[in-house]
Amino acid sequence: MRLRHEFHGLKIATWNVNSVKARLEPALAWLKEAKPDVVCLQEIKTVDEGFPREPFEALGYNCAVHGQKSYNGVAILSRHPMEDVTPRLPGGAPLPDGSSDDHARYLEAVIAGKKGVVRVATIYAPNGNPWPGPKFDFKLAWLERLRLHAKKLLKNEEPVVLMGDYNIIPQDIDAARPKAWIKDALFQPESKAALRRIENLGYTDAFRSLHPEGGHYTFWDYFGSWERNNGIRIDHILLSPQGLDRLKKVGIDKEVRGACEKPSDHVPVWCELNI
DNA sequence: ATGGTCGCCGAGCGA
Repeated sequence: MRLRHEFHGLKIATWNVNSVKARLEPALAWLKEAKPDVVCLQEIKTVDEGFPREPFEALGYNCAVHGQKSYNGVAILSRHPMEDVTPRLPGGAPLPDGSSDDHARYLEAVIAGKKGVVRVATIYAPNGNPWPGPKFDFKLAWLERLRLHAKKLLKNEEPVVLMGDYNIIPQDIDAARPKAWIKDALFQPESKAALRRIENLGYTDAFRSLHPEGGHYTFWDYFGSWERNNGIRIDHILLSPQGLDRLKKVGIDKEVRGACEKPSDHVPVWCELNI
């Protein structure tokens, strides 16, 4: 007798945790429940040495970390080995404090599943507020650097997943109260256009592709928005054509917001790929 | 009506 095992695909998630240390317990609880194979984290808010590797390794995850003191910082957790681990986007400028590095907002790795490989990037795009101003200009410049890199990645004709906190509300249907965001950097026409320019290269918003109806959010601020469901969808999964071919499912783990005393202002978004 | 709350770290900044 031969047993058949259903293939479930590779579950890849993104989550802006708003400090990995402050969110350690809820993050571990979510990992045990959701069982993702790969997790892209943003806003870890610590240097590499401060990343709590041991508790994640105890759950079977390898950790690739690109940290920064106090702000930003990204990481990838993976049950499979990671290769070609690359921090930073090309074209970065030194930080104002004189350090030679760029903001820690991008980290990429290649991961092999049972049916093939996937290139995964964790992305923490600049917020860009207040608008207008130098921070908004920095946001647009950073997104253009991301676009140029995303374009290069398409040449490999491999499944690519560019996931994270883009700090962009793509359309009116992605905000409970779109009018409230008119003067915000996340909802400026230039911000939406920057996201569309990346999509126009050949990337697809995985969540939108399976949920065209809108009304699904990934972020609620700490000023009472959760209680009123005054959310926005700003955490996105962009798939290359070869990635989209393998898309099986996509979801938002909204319940994570109410599952602990001190939640992140973002919730996890995930997809399942035939890889 | 332009507040409110987090997390960094131990004052304001960033979101």
